[in-house]
Amino acid sequence: MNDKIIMHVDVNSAYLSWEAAYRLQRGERVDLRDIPSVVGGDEESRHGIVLAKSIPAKKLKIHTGESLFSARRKCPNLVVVPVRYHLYMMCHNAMLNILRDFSPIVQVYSIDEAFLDYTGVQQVHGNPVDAAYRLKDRIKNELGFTVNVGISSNKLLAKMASELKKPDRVHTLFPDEIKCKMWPLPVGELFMVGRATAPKLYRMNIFTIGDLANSDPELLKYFLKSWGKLIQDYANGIEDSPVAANARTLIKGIGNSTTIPFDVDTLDEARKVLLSLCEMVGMRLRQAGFCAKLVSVYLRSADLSGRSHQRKYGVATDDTYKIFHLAAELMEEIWTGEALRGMGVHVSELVPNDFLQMSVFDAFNEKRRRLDQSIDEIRMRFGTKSVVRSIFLNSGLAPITGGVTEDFQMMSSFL
DNA sequence: TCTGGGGTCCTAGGACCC
DNA sequence: TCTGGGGTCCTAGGACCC
Repeated sequence: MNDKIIMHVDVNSAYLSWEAAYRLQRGERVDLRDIPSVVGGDEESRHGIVLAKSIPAKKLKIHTGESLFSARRKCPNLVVVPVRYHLYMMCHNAMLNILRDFSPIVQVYSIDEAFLDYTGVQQVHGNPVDAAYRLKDRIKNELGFTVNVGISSNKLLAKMASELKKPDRVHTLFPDEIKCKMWPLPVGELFMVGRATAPKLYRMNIFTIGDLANSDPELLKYFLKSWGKLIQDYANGIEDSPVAANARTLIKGIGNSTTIPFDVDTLDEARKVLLSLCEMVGMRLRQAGFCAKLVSVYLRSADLSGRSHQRKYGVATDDTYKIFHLAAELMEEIWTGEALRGMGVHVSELVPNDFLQMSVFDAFNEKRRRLDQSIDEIRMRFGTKSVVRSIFLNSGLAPITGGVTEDFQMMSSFL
């Protein structure tokens, strides 16, 4: 029997904890984690939602993703702090360094979660539960924030374990503990049972993870197709994907989207927003070393409805201008002229750009390609605002748009 | 309640070919 | 010819995660 030992490490209220730890370190007296507080986007530019919340805020029924307006109504003296991605990346990296002291096989799952394969290192680091406590305490003492560690024999159970009681805890959820620790939980807490699936399960009289584990597979198949099998396996703790170390997992696509600070209703403005998104997408695409064959555009209306449109290129490209050209075409094909609240550009069907066959006759494109590369280099060195297109001056729009613009260097090194 | 932004994977239906 | 079926590709949308 070669049972694995997998750990899942999850930072408690990540963005908020990191901000709190940073502030304490800077001499501030109040710990944001002890009061109702949230990390929120900028309301002025219509990004005003809750990105992370303290436990006291959670107790006031403030949810991640809800508007700051609504959150303040639940708690008038709510403390709202802005996002600081650069800080998050530093905390993320510092935490990874500690995790790697405990196992060479670490899979980054997100900015605040990672899996660790502990199977082969028990002789070195000892009993997994003891090791998990040491790991957790090292992070707390050295970095100033707390994590939950889940331990089991596969990734799914380890992840479910880390979600049990928070914060600052170590939990095991081995197969023989599923019945008592996982089955009583509401079915919506199971990984992969979200806001659409949960109500369907309720209608089938399935309310807990245990109900799902023991329900009729045929019935699940009938209502949920292959999804039913997947979540029933999960409810029974069945999952066996490997911890993919040096998780340089192949990226499938690159996209950026934005909510525009004001409703856009002219073609000219819409094209500018699109261009600023294409700048970001193109830059990331080139930096990742890919060309894309498929371009997709997403429009979000003022009424929050959205639609998308995509088209495949004959040849793959990483040329900002070409991507923009097609994106604009796609946008114009589906836009009926209604006020737009947001837009997005996504490219996929990526091919490594070192195999790119440049057309010898395409001298102009080659020139533009070199220009893209030069601008990329300057932006990487001096910041994304060091080179901007003049049409954005006084437009009220960002010349380059994407959620991580300010910290582009940091975030891209993470991906 | 006037709801971001980054991803991945799956599915249904239509087009088109044989 | 007015009727089949299988396979593949494409597109839009929906589900989930953080």
